[in-house]
Amino acid sequence: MGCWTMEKQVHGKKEAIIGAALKLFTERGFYGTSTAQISREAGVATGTLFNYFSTKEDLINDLYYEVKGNLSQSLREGLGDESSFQAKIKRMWSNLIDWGVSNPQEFLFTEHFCSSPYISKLTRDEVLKEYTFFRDVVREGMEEGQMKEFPQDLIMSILFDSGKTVVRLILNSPGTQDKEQLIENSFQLIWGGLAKE
Amino acid sequence: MGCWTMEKQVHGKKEAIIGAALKLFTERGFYGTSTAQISREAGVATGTLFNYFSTKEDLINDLYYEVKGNLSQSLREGLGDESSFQAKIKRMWSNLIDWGVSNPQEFLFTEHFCSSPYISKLTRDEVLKEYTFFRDVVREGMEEGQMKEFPQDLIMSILFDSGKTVVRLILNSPGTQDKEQLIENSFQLIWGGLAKE
DNA sequence: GGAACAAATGACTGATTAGTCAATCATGGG
DNA sequence: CCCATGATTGACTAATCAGTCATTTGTTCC
Repeated sequence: MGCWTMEKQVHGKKEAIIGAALKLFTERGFYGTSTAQISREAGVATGTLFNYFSTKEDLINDLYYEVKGNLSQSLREGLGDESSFQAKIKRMWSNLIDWGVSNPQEFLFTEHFCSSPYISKLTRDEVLKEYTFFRDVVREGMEEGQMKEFPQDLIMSILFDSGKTVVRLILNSPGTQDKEQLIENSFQLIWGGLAKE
Repeated sequence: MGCWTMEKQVHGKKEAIIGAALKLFTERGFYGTSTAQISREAGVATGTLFNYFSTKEDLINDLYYEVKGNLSQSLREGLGDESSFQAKIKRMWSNLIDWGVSNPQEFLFTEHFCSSPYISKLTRDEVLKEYTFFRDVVREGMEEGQMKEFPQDLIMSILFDSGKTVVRLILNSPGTQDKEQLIENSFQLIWGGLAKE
């Protein structure tokens, strides 16, 4: 009984609903997924969904906030251990790709919904605050003169988007590729264009 | 009268419907846009839409085919004039970015719908055939030993996706940026990582 | 056992959906 | 002038939607 209560705390209805929404939104889109489908997938009644989220939009905003938070956390993993600028960038590079490959559903969700009109500007701004550390690392490298002189926005966008490109490659490949080798190759490619000398 | 007839041929109902669908799909998504809204935006009756497209999915497949065809055409522009491998790649690079910046609606459509479940595998395969020239150019460069030895898929994906990154940067910037300079910078960045030596 | 409270339920509603089709319209030939 | 043909129309339908709420179920105290 106590065991059941704990189980419920770990895999509660709210988490089940968020998980079902994540799966169905990525598979069928926001408007393409009905709240009834989400409830069914989560194994709860339709009314239960609206006990936890007052509207369907609330649900996707919560989901967005949670997924982006996870990504932000993963990106920072082990970042403090690295001293050189290149090592920091490479660590974030690997972290991004590892996260995407280990969490394909979350990755595809960010791909499809980051620039979607369903997510409120408020939530978006809230999430952006979590990523200032990335901007800081890049600015640090620029000030130290570690990179050729490109606009900061260009550097950040290329770094992030190229990482996502590699995740997509791995997810779409039939698994025959050597993941570590691809991460190494792709980092060399981008770093080679970025680094001074 | 004859004039009217010609006008109708140039801006016929079908084109109006496709244009309206392009606008609304990018703004509100596939399921988020009703056929009634598309008809209203196109200035036709709801029934007229179904004279030209038997289902809503037919409409988005047609749209996808048309937009991707335009992009493919634009990518090839002036490609025959270039002799060196670097010049060919740079030409396609500029072509991609120019196309995206001049056709933001079409660009955003490809961003949101290229990997969406609404578009049939048949249409997708049909479109892929239009892009073999890109694969051929890259393979040629690889065989000539113009690039460091990376997997072909990685090279192609990075080239294409980084181009899209630059388009996004330009579209999101408040217009203050120097477009030509950004194209030059970004090409240097990618080419610098790609080229041998 | 049972009172008190919260969590969960699912039948229900008014609004909206993709798609239909009988009626209307415009055009061009005889 | 009128009829034939094909394009266009919009009221209509069955299905589905997000969200509600009166009721039932589960838990915790005494």
